[in-house]
Amino acid sequence: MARPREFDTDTVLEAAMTTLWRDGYESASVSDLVDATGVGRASLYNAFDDKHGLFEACLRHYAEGRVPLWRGQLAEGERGLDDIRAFLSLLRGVVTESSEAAPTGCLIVNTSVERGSTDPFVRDMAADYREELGSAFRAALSRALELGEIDEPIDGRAEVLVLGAMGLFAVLSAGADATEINRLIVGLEHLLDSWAKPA
Amino acid sequence: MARPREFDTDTVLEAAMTTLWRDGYESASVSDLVDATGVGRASLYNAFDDKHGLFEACLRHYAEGRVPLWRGQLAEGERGLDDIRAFLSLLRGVVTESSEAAPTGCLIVNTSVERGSTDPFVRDMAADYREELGSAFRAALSRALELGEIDEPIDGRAEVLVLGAMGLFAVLSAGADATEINRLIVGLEHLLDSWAKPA
DNA sequence: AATATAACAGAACGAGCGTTCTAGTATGAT
DNA sequence: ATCATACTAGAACGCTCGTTCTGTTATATT
Repeated sequence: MARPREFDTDTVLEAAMTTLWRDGYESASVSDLVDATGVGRASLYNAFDDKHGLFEACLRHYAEGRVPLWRGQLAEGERGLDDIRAFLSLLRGVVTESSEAAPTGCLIVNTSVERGSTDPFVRDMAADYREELGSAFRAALSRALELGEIDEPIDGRAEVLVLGAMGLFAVLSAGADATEINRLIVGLEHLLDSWAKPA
Repeated sequence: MARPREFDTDTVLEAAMTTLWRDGYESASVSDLVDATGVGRASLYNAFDDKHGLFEACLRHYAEGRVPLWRGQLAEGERGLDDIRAFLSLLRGVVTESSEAAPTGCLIVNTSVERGSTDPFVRDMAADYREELGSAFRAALSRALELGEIDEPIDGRAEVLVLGAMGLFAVLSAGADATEINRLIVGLEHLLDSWAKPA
C-alpha cells in the first residue's frame, strides 16, 4: 500500500555500527552515519526514530552478529580448556585483522565505558554481555573439570577470565600495539596452562 | 610585573579533571569546565591554550596525584602477595566511595578507550600507565618469590594482573553494581591465593 | 488508471559547540 | 604615581550538532 524501503536494514546497521564502534557515540555525528550508510537523514529518522534509536539497533545487531562467534564453542563446545584457548586465539586474530571496516576492540565495551554511567540501555546490555561471557566460561571450565583437565574451583576462575576479556578489549581500544596485546594474551594462555593438572 | 593569577592551578585541575573523568572528553563541554572550575573562559584558554591542553594537564594531574596511591606500596612495599591484596582492597574501596567529587573507574582508562585510537597523547599516557602498573606487579611478585610465598613464573602473572585491573576499571565505568564488582575482585583474590605455596 | 501511503533527497531549524575578541581591572616594577 | 603587563568577565564568532520540515517519488491497493 506504500512505497517499499530501498535499503537493506542489516546492511545499514552494519555500516552504522562500524562507525559508532570506531568513533564512539558522541564523536560519530548523524551526518557521519548518513555518509556511512548512504541513506538519507529522513529515512534514518523514519526507521530508527533518533540517533539513540539507531544506536540501540546497532548494539542489538552487534550482539546478534558478534556474540555467536564465541558463544557457541565456549558455552557448548566439545572440549574444555582448548575451547577457551580458541577464544583467546579469536581475540588474537582481532588485533591483526583490524581495518576500517572492522574496528578493534568491542562495541559494547567501548560504548559502556563511554556511556555506562548515564545510559541505562547500554549499561544493561553490557551487564548482559558480561553475564553471558561469564556463563560461557563457566560452561567451558565445567567441561574441563569433567574431562579431568582441571580441578575446582570453577566460578572464581570464570570471573578472572571475564576480567581478562574486558581488560583485553579495553587495551585494544586504547590503541596498544600488537606486541603488547600478544604479550597479554600469552599471559592468559599461561594462566590456563597453570590450571591444567599434570597429565 | 603583571597581575597575578587569581586561581590555584591544582584546584582548577582537580575540578576540571573530575568533570572530564565523569563525563568523558567529548561530553564535557568547555562551558561545563568553566562552570566546574569557576574560572572564566578566557582565563582557561590563557592558561591551557585550548580544551585539549586542559585535558592534557588534567591527565598529568591525575597521573601525579592518583598513581602514587598504589605505586609506592606495590612497587616498593615490604611484603609480597599482601601488597597486591592491598591494591585490590583499594579498588574495592573505589566502588563504595564513588561520589560526584570522585567518579568511579579510572580517568586514563576511560579516556584511552574513548580516544586512544585517534589521540596520540592519551594513547601514550595509557601505555605508560600500563607499563608502570605491570612493572609494579612484577616487583611485588618478585618480593613474593623471594619471601617464598610463590614459585615462578613472575612475568606472565603480572600481565594477568594488569589485565585484571584494566578489566575492573572498564567494568566500573560501565556502571556495574557493587555486588558484581565485589564478585570480580574476589575472583582475583582467589587467584592470588592459588598462587601461594602451601605454608 | 487513480489514489493512498510511506520512503526519499535535501534544505532549514534552533541550540550548543570550541574558540576568539573586546573591554576593563588589578598588580609589580620603575 | 605611572606604566606595562597579563589577568578577568562576558559578548560574540563561525560552525556543527541532532532534529524537523518541505516537497517529490515510487509502489500496493482499489
